Amino acid sequence: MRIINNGKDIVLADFANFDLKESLECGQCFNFVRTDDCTDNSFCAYKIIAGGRVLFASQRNSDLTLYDTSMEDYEAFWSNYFDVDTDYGEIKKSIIEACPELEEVIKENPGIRLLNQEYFETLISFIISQNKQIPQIKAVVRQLSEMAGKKIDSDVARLRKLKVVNQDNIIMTSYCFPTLEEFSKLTEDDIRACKAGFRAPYIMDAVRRTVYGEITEDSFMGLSTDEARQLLMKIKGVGEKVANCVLLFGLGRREAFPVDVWMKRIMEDIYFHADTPKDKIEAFATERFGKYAGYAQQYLFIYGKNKLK
DNA sequence: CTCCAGGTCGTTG
DNA sequence: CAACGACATGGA
Repeated sequence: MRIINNGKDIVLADFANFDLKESLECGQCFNFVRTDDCTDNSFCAYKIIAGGRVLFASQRNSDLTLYDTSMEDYEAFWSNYFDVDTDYGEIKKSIIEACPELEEVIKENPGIRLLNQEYFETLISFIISQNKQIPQIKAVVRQLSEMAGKKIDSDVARLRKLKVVNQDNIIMTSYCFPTLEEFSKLTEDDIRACKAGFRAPYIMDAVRRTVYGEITEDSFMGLSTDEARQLLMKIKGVGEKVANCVLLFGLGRREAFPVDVWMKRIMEDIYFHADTPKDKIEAFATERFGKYAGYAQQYLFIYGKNKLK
């Protein structure tokens, strides 16, 4: 990969093992919008909101373009967000060795990366995710952001000319996911008003414990993944699955292996051929895939979606 | 109108 | 400790 910086935009040219669309739309993050008109198959463009920033990005072939950003911002945030320094060639090889059934999906979907998201946003987002479908999760995240998050206006005139933005209105104004401080000012009714439903008290509990300092990102330093999971699960509304998602997506614990209803079905189809408890499946996967279990989970998910249902 | 969605909690056997 | 219904909301 080479980085080209023309003063306005940054291009990651020949960025291997990366597909913007697959990486955003595989269910690991919720704060983004597709902005192009979806007519060109070899092109896609998105607005991504993360890290108190708004980024317009597009991909053509293996070139990823980040618009209206700087090398400082890239190095301070986006490089890590897109997991740029991780060698996916090695990871995929190891996973195929552990599970040959995945060779085909991995070759067909070579560009899925695990994004490095912020802890607090990941925690709240995956509390919301329970018993909801992705479009609805995104809707709640957006409403919370509009209610309490920082407002950012983008100048999209140039991006329209470049066809990076090809959809009407609202795209120029964005709202960041609320910070802890912004969340702490919301009441349970505010959160309910964002359609969080029965998850509202769970979110309140997560915010309360974080504000109080009982469970913060720093609390996990020096803890094993098992210990970190136990700590996360003290939060109301955080069970095994949500905790594993927070570990994997928000705390960089790539050995975490979230088991949802889908993963249960997929693993039963490949390995167990019988009804198997989720904790057994999780233990089996972490044993088999080790430090790459979280990556394996992404490929397994696609494998299952294609094969089952 | 009924059923279910990338779960978790609280209550029963 | 395994099983089971409740829980908000919106879309199929």
